Formats: sequence, C-alpha cells, structure tokens
Amino acid sequence: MSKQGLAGLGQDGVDDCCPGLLTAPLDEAWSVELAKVFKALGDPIRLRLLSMIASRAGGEVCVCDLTPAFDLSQPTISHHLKLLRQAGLIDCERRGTWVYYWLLPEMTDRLAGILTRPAGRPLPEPAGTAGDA
Amino acid sequence: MSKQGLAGLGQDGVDDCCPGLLTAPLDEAWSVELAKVFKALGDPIRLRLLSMIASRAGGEVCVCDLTPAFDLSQPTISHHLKLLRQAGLIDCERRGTWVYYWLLPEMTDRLAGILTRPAGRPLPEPAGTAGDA
DNA sequence: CGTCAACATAGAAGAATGTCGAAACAAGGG
DNA sequence: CCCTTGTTTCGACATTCTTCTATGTTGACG
Repeated sequence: MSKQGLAGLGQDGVDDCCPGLLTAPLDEAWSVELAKVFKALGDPIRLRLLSMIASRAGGEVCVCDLTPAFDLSQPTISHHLKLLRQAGLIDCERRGTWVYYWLLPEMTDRLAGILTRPAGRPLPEPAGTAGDA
Repeated sequence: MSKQGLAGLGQDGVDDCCPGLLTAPLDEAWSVELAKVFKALGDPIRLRLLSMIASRAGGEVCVCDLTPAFDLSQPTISHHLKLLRQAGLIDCERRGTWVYYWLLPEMTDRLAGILTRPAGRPLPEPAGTAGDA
C-alpha cells in the first residue's frame, strides 16, 4: 500500500535532482514528474483533504472522518485520496476495519524548496532589454 | 494587461488569508482559489515555461525565445502563457513588436509559504513507514 | 458460516483541458 | 497604403478529469 511514490521526487534523499524551479530551465523529463504532483494539488477537494490530513493532531486521519466533510460520494473521496497517494503526498494503512491516512512531509517540503528562490538573487526587475539572444 | 490576478492570493499583502496548507483545515472558498494556481502548475509545458521565465538573467523573456523551445504550435504556447498569467504567476508587456514576460515572485513565495509547515511542530509520525527514515 | 460495515475498484456520462489550423490584431518598414 | 512579422483569439476535436452508481474486497462479529 506504500509503493506508489513518484519517480524522481520521492524519498530517495536525492537533493541534486531538485535544483529549484526558479533558478534554471527545467529538465523536460523532470517537468513531467513535477507536473504530476502539482496536478494532484490542483483540485479544491484534494487540497482540503490534504489539509485535513496534514493538520490533524496525531498525524493521521480515518477515512470515515474525511468522507462526511464533503458533499461527494464515498467512492469519489476514495478516488481523490488515491491520486494524492500516487503523487507521493500521503500514505495510508489499514488497521482493522478502518483505513488511516497521513501526510508525507518530504514531498511538501520538497515542493516548498522547489518554489523558493535563492535568497542571494532577488530576481532583478525588468531593466529594458533582455540582453542576449 | 496586468489585471488578471487571482482573488485572495494576489498582491493584497494580506497574510492572514494564507494560514498554510498544513496547519489547519482549508477554507472551502480559498481551496478553490488555491487550486487554480496549482492547476496552472500542473502541466509540464507550463512548468518549463515558468522556469525559463524565472531563471532568465535580466528577469524577462520574449515569447519569440520561448516558442522554439517546444514542439508545439505558437498558439498553444500563447495559451499556456495566458493560463500562467491568469494564475498570477507571471505578467507581460508589449514593447514594439515583441511581448516580454516576467515572473511575479510574490505568488511563488506565497505558495512556498503555504507548503511550509511551522518548524515548531514536526508533524508526529504514525506507527508506519515514513517519519524521518 | 453468514452478515454487516468500511473502503476500494470498475465502468460510464458529462465537463474541462490541450492541441491545432485559420483568422484577427498590432507594429514596423517599404 | 500595403505587406511582412510577431502574437493573440477563435472554433473544432481528441484526450483527460470529475463524478456517479454498481460491485468487489477486507475485516469484525454472532
């Protein structure tokens, strides 16, 4: 139930693979992987599910607590949870009758890093000409 | 050409509206706004466009420099740029014959903040896998 | 073993998205 | 004024996504 992470973005501990979105043109293959994660975040239901899971004291939430919070059918919630899991943002485990989900903070940390520009270079504002060809 | 920002996420300077995705359950209305931005990032072409624009020395890029980098028609690139602009991630200006795009770092900064959990609470790991392994 | 409850999966309908070619718009140069 | 080049907009089409109902799977309990 835990082997659905994404290729280059997962728990490999590889920091070289993520040079940041804002510092250099993105590699084509990696842009595909990264887009999958952002696409998983690109839905209001999934964002709310993720925040409900992440902000839960104790670190995990039962699906039975998530489903009634939405005006959607139970299979739809299950589907969204699956997409979040495939994106490597959450993971789950079955204990008895219930299934519990929790956040994988490595992924959100990585995304935050990708969106953070190096403090040293404040991204110079348009000066008039673009310089080179 | 600059009046396409998103409602609650723009340059309003409101910090209260963004309590972080990982600290409290997301407000429903805000999750819709936030999802629009992540959805704009959920495409490999747009990610590459954004990174090309953001990483450009001088801060801005001409469309004529972006288009030949992709195996797509020019209208398609223009369409993707429009979505990035509507998401408040970039802005553009016409100078003579050419149109120049640049990054709006306020939005990426805000997203990075939203994805960053407060350092004080290291999100207690469940019994399962992840944690800090 | 039979039944019930909690979740997941399968398949289908409708909406949204990505892509293209054609056409419109803008600016510069004869 | 017309023509050329750069860019956006418009219509159309194939693909993907969101959601549903129906069904399958897993575990608990008599």
